[in-house]
Amino acid sequence: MDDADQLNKNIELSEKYCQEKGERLTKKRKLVLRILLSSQKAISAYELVDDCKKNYGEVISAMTVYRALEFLQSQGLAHRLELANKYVACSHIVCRHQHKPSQFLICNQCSRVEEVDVDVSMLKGLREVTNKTGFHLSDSPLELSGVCNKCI
Amino acid sequence: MDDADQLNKNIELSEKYCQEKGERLTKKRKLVLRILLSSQKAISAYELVDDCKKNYGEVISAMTVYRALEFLQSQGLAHRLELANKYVACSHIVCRHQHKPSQFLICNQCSRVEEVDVDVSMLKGLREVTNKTGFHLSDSPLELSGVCNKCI
DNA sequence: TACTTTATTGTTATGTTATATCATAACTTT
DNA sequence: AAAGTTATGATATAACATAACAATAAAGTA
Repeated sequence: MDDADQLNKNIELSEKYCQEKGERLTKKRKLVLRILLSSQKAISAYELVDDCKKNYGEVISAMTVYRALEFLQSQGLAHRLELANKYVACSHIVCRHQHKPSQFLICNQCSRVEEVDVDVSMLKGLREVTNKTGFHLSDSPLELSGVCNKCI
Repeated sequence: MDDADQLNKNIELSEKYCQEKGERLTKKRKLVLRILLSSQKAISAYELVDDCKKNYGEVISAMTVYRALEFLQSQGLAHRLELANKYVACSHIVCRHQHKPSQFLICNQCSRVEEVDVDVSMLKGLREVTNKTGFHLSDSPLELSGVCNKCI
């Protein structure tokens, strides 16, 4: 299965997924999702605006992009990366999110993002350490900043 | 030793520390550091501007605050928290940074920050997992988002 | 001390990311 | 079709951050 097939499959599934929940994956929202899915790296809201215009001839205001991103996040189709102030498509659309809460490795040079499964016991350990200090790790994705192979 | 003593000791040490390195902890820089040290939570650059004005009658432009923050970070006296876009004083001034690279727990409700030492073996484990994926965790502080006891 | 150099701060402008608000359009339900 | 709900457009503004150049203060040197 090549990249285009993969992309289309993800879009189809997302549509179906929203339909089942009675949510509307509108044209604009779908476009934002498509661009996120096509991107090999995390991109900013304003990059999405530019990309819509440049590659799809669609003028979407920043406001609308932010709203679309909010929607996609609420449906588990995209994530916001706080460390980078950028956004990525969820890499688990095809498996219907049958997975643990996500962790992200973010390259602070090129913004490439890898969504990984950190070992459960390790996560548990982290939670224990933090609980001792009176903190409770959120279920929101763990973000780890680093440098990827290509940039090193 | 009460809070005020603690604060003054930190300031004194910071002055001495800079002097030894031939760096200048100027009045403005010192004020920014003082406010960071006095704060129980991470604060933004623009909050620092307001605080200077309000509590010290000093008008410092945002630009100058950012420059002071940059300086303080370069001297290891403060840290930038990317997860929150806020800043904190280093909690290891008194021990002259005789410590491992820092990790931060950041309450995403109230911005309270705890600077902790995560278990070395755990950090090592994290590094191994990320290396497998072709990432290299930076030495820059690990930031973990969560909720603190008071906000839960 | 006066001069030169360098570091710091002032000032203004601009870039970047994100949210608020109110109007209008599109879709649903009855 | 009318009413209700959701989505989008349009505009403004908040919040966070850097660029560029001028003015000033401090440090080093003749």
